[in-house]
Amino acid sequence: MGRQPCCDKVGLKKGPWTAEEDKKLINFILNNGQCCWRAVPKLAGLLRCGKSCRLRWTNYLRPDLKRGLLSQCEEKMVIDLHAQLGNRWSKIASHLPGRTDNEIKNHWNTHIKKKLKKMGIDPITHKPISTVTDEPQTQQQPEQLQHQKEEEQKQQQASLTDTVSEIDQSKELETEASLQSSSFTEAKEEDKSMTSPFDPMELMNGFCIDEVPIIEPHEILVQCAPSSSTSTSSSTCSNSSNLFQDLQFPDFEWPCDYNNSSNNSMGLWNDDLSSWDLLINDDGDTADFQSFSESVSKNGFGSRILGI
DNA sequence: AATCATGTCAACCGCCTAAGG
DNA sequence: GCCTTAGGCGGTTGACATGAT
Repeated sequence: MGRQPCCDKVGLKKGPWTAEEDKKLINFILNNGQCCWRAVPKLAGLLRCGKSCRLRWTNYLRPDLKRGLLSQCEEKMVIDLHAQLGNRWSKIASHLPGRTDNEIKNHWNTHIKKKLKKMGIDPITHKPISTVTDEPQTQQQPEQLQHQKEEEQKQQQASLTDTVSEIDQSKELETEASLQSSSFTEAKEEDKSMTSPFDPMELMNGFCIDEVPIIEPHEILVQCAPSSSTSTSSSTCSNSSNLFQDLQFPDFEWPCDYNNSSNNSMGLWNDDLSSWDLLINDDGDTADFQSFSESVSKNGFGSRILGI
């Protein structure tokens, strides 16, 4: 006897979501909030499994998602958190506002893993690959290099600490800060016990110049226009924030940052409020929604945000 | 221009865990 | 304490995009 399926899959649709399905799901959740995913497909008129709906909403339709490539800082955080937490993507994602576990997992598998391997670092153990197999060689590492490496890590720690405080200033982060701190402490401890032939400068350069796309966060995230903006294609943070708040969806917590006018990194949803107009307006024609949905879909936002 | 190889990522699958009865 | 169920998580797959030949 196998486990019962999460839902009756007979007649249920699988595969990529269509614009129409997205629209139904968004409208339903905006009107009813997130509750009982099992019931959502029926109530929303979708031929999907509840799990599928939850996944679609959580990973792609949620308004608080940030899209586009991970910034250097985010990538560093992912690497460090992965060193601490392993493949617990949801935990890692919880420290990166606007990022989903799936997104981070994919980015890890497609980008960071390769990058680390290229640098001679085992993406699983976060230790230099060569030290595992070539212990004697590591003992010959010059003391000077070791010192240099420690300096680099101090800088990295400072950098990351700044990043952390910029990204999330919640109370939970205080705990995280200690985690980060201990993380680097542990990393240092590791380095004391293991020396490696790889060049730390190369490592840092790898992150900053050669490997990571040179995209600053402000280039990825759309700047908020002044409140008096007359732009038709983009809206202010405060506007979108108000919109969401005004809707007062049950069981949905809007990140407090949306209220912070100084925070201009909301990303996707403050970028184009007209998209939301399409969503909340049932009269919006399908063609408009199609274009919106396409922008939500694969490559859409990243490309748009990056101005490609 | 056509074909093949490789990369990316959205979505699914199955297992685990917590909550409720 | 046991059973059932829903939600959540991580691993994996496969379709599509892009680059190379």
